[in-house]
Amino acid sequence: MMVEDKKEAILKAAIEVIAESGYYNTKMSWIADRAGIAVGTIYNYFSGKEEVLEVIFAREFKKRLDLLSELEERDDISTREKLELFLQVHFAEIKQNPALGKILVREKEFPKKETGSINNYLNKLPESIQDILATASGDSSTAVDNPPLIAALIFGAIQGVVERAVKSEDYSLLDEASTKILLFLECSREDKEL
Amino acid sequence: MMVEDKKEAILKAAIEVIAESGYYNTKMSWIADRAGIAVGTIYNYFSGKEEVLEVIFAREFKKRLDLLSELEERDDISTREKLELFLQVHFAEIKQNPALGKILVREKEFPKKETGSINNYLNKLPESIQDILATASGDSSTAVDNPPLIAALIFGAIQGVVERAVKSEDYSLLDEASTKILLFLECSREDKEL
Amino acid sequence: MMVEDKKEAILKAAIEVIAESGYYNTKMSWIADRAGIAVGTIYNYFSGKEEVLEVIFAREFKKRLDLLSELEERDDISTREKLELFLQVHFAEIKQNPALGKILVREKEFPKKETGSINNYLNKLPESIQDILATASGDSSTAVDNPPLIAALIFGAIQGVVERAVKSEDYSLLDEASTKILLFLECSREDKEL
Amino acid sequence: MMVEDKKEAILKAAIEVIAESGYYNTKMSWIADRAGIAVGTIYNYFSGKEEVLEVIFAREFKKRLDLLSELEERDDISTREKLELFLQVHFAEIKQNPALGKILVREKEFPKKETGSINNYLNKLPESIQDILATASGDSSTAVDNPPLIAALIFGAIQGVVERAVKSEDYSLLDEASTKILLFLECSREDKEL
DNA sequence: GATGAATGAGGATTCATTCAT
DNA sequence: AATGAATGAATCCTCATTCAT
Repeated sequence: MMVEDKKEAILKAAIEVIAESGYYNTKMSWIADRAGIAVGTIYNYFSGKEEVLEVIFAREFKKRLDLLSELEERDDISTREKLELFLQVHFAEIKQNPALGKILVREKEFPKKETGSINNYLNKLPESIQDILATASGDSSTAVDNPPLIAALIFGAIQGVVERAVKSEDYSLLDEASTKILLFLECSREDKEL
Repeated sequence: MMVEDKKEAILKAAIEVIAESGYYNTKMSWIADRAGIAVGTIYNYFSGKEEVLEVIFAREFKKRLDLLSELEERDDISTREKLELFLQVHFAEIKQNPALGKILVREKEFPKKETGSINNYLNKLPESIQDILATASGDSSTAVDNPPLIAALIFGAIQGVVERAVKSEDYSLLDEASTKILLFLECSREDKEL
Repeated sequence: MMVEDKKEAILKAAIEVIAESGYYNTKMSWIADRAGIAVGTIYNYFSGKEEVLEVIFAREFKKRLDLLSELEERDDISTREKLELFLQVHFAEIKQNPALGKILVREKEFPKKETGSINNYLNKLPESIQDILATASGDSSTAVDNPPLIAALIFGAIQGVVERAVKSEDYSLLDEASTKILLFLECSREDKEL
Repeated sequence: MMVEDKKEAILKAAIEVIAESGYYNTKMSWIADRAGIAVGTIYNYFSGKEEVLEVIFAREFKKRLDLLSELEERDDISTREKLELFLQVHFAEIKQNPALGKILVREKEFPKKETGSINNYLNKLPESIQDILATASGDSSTAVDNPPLIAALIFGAIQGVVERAVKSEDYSLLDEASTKILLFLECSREDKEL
């Protein structure tokens, strides 16, 4: 569809420019220039600057949340494998679109605290990881004590490598990262504690 | 000294207000109001809004960098113990000043990309952690393969718990986080891999 | 004719929408929506937004000016009767199209002061009323001192009732208004003064 | 007070510029230029363009409404005298500040229908005149049938002369207008109808 | 003729910074 | 040094108008 193409082009331009300069430093005119359109055109597809960022976050977070909840429901694979699959997909997307990775990792300060559609997503992802860890509670072999903590550590570690990979433009880091991140899970098994 | 007191008061107010609303949403007048002074007065102590944030970051990061380099030089304690000490100090400060924690964890988007005295600090901390891990290379018992990756993960994990602790206002998370992060370090030792 | 039909449809839509929101608050797209056509189509019939309003005013004022000058020329009826006939026609039109009444009464602020084809009309109507009063000068029974003043009062009074009728949607006011407005004329006869 | 002086200067400039070009055609920068200040300064005294107009209307209408309600309560003078006093005061103000007169007579189209603080005033004035006419009901000598209608006509007539006086810059019209309007009131008394 | 997406000039508003007091 | 009113550059957004289809 033509309309979706243009919307897509605007989002692509926005992701690039925001990745380079940050949301607050990005001018709407820069996004327009990058997309090769007029400023006004952006407003035919988005209600304003804020919505552009929201759509980016909503879409990317939705993808990941959907994947996580899909994985959570599967009972043919272990918690570890679920997490591994998630990391594979996530890291693959970052490699393919580093600018997007930059934004997802960096933009943590949003207009109007309450609007929250973004802040909301930012909260849900760790929670979703936590859910996966928690589900495993029944499974003594992968059970984890204190899922909220482990989820926070894992979520943080993921953000940490992405930040580093993106900054150094060395995406090979992401390949090895999966294995290491899973260590948080393994080291934290209840039996390990004993 | 009077001068330092006032500067301190401004910084304290800035930390509080920025923690609540984010750097870009914070108005200079809010900082002044919180500090109980006039806007103009801020400019007697800082060159502008950006510098206020810079001073906050510079000071806090310097503290941590100094601690890390001091720890790095000690040869009476293991890498694990070095990291442990660092986490103790860092987490203690966050507990004591959660607003500061919020800022250190959230503000990742800065004016004028290259000016970067802040971006600079944001890079140095993971590097410093990496140095500690790397120094240990000589000590086979604590050597870690791929220090940059592990450093990125640990740095990220630290940010992750702080973010979570600060958001949920449950600072007990930080106590357990130390244990888990150190456990992660041990799991990451080369020999563990074998 | 097709062309005139569409032009008519646009004018009808414009009158409705402008009556509801005022000229400056009315968007061309609203007029198009109301008329069930595309925005661009309006520009096939009018040179722009301003002209739409101009045409509305021109047409309605022309009707009234024509009527007034026709009445002015008649010598079979008194000034009072001329005015009475005018009021009957005018009020009948307002009742039939209140939205139009609203516009004629309210829109007094126009783009480009001097272009004024509208401001022009806005002046001509009181002048025309004044002409009718002035012609009567010869007729001692209805002669009026200071025709410009009486014309202004009468014109104002007309606008006043229409405004009120339209606002309260009580058009019965208009029925009684004629008689009362003519009082301005009667009370002002020179002989009354004596 | 310094603050009130500046606010007053802004209002004065606004009245002049809006009288010349109309509210919607007036740019905030023109008001600032006329007042000899920077655009931003206006926003230290008013929340925005709309409020500037609102304050003008609120103040002028309040003056008149207060006068009317004060007159209404007096029982030492007749309805006719009450109206006479009102007209004297009102016309005197218009003579003294014709630009203001222009605005009060012309601006009838406002942003955001519901805000109504202005539309509110625009309604109240005719109502207040009506109150004066109605109160007289007890006094058979001055009673008027259909006060709402007469009030609308009188209010309209007032606006009409002001419009004319202001347009022609012939303020002597206002002096005679009083006489005529009061004459009209007398002609409108019930007994006259008989 | 009709369409409606694209255009971009224009303007209201914000807010960091200055400077006269 | 402290004040806070004044400043005006900077930017988001609107919407009449255009024009390729």
